[in-house]
Amino acid sequence: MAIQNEPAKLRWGELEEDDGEDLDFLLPPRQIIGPDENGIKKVIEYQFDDDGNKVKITTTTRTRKLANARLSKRAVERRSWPKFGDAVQEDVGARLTMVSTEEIVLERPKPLGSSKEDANIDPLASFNKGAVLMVCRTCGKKGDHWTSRCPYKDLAQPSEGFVDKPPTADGAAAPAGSTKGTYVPPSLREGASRTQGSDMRRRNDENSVRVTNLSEDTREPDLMELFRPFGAVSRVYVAIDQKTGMSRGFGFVNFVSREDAQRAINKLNGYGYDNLILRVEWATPRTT
DNA sequence: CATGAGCGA
Repeated sequence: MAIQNEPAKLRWGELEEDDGEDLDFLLPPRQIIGPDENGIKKVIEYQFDDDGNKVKITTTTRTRKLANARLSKRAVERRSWPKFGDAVQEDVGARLTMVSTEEIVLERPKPLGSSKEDANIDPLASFNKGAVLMVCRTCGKKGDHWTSRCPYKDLAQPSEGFVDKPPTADGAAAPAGSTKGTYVPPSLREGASRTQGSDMRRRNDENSVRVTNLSEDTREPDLMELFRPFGAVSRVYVAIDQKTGMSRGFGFVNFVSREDAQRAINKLNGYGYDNLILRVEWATPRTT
């Protein structure tokens, strides 16, 4: 075929140079100077412009090395670290930062739709005490306690049972006398005997298990993993030395059910964990 | 060996 016999030296893009020959060979060769000690690199090349005049083009660039020199040594070092997480998929150097796509599930202190509790609270009760704004973050109750004093804070999940009497009664009772504006603990309120005892739940410190002889790198998630199979765990805690930030080698695990705690003690006391023999026993209640 | 942080109107 005729096409095949044609010299392949011309590509279609070059055909538009209708003024004839490619004269580039008349130009001086391209020169590359540097990069010098400052990282400056110069490229000098020559071209013909539209009018056929010879033009010198100088391109000056600063290399990556110099850009890095303006960063700290540590930052430069980090660039050579292997990528991890989402960045593994990325081209090296394509981005400096990644936005994590990890999903974080937030727990609700109480289930959706249980807002009738709030409806039970008499707004006047807090008003009479002088615009009380206490809202417990654990159980969501207003006016009784702060989160840190919540009687339910060690419970795995808030149950329907913890709705005690609406505070309307004490709201009305408190102002009768000089106690106006003072806090009345639930146990001393009118009609409190009704909710004392079986109905009233206190913090579950009786189900608190002390774990000693933990290795230094045992953390709370490890304890959770270890104890969770025995039943619902309401809290894990590993004592941390405030000065060194290191584990003090003991911790606590609170179970919702005492039976589960007892089974965990039976099984895990003397259990080899991380090259150490765990000691697991009932914790004596914390001194306040 | 050994018994927990935090705490505000």
